[in-house]
Amino acid sequence: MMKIVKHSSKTCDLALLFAALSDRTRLRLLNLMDGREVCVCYFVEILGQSQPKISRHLAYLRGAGVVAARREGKWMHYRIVVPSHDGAARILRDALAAVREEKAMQADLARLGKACCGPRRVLALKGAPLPIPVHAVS
Amino acid sequence: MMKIVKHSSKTCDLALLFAALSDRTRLRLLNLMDGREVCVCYFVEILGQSQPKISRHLAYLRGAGVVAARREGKWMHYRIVVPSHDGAARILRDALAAVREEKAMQADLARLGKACCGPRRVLALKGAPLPIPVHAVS
DNA sequence: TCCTTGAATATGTTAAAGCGAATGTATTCT
DNA sequence: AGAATACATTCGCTTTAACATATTCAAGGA
Repeated sequence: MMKIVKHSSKTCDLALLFAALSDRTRLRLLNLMDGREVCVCYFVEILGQSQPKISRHLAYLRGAGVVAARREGKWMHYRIVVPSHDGAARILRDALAAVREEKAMQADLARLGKACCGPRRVLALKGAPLPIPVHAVS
Repeated sequence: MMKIVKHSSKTCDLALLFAALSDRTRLRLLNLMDGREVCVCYFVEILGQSQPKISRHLAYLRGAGVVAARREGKWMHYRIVVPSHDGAARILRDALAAVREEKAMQADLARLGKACCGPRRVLALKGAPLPIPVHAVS
């Protein structure tokens, strides 16, 4: 896995897409990115896992063409990229919808809300750029 | 992977489902089983791969709860089991639909048609039970 | 320029996937 | 019962994934 692959609407490595979705941590990341662009530091804070680990999984998702990154100063924002391949797009959407049903995933989102906009914003993230709804980005 | 997992409608290991779909050979097997129950010997013949390899991948799919097996004398028939979990079911259906678009997958199906019903049926499969549409099984 | 911060990548280790080859197990046929 | 058939499982091996830890890179601020 982790092969870099060209993504056109014609060819699409479905197995690679499924491999990208076959890890719990990556599903949690995607869930957090569903509908918004999120800074890496939030992932680290919310999943409570090491920064390199988060970064590697993001690289994996990038390699599979499901996310893209944008730099803003020191910070990196990640967002979901809907594949141009029709079937792949549908699969990704359904994956997000299915994942959204899980309690643990909803808890992740709740923590994201608290971390950036809560009564006392998480100290470790002071100064970090807020998550941005994707429609406001593109 | 390959853990055996209980499948109720409540709990569903999505990562495990995606892992089951993350291998090209398994996608080809599922494609051949789409809408019909198929005997193992056809898989071996059509994919042109070793019997143990086919068998192991089928075991993997069984472990993920995506297929079920039925014995008929010496022969084993495999069929797709639609997961009780709603989201999982949708993902599997979309996976099958996406896979169906691929040329190589259509070629597999064409070979299945020839192998069992062609002008001269494949010799190696003489006597093997024909694939059966699933509606005729259940 | 040096130092800090946020993130990516490299390294070493452990676990698991995937494969071919060999073996085991039902079932059927004679 | 013994041989043959159709699959399943095991073993040894190579490859890859996933993780922790350490290091490097890139941007900003002193």
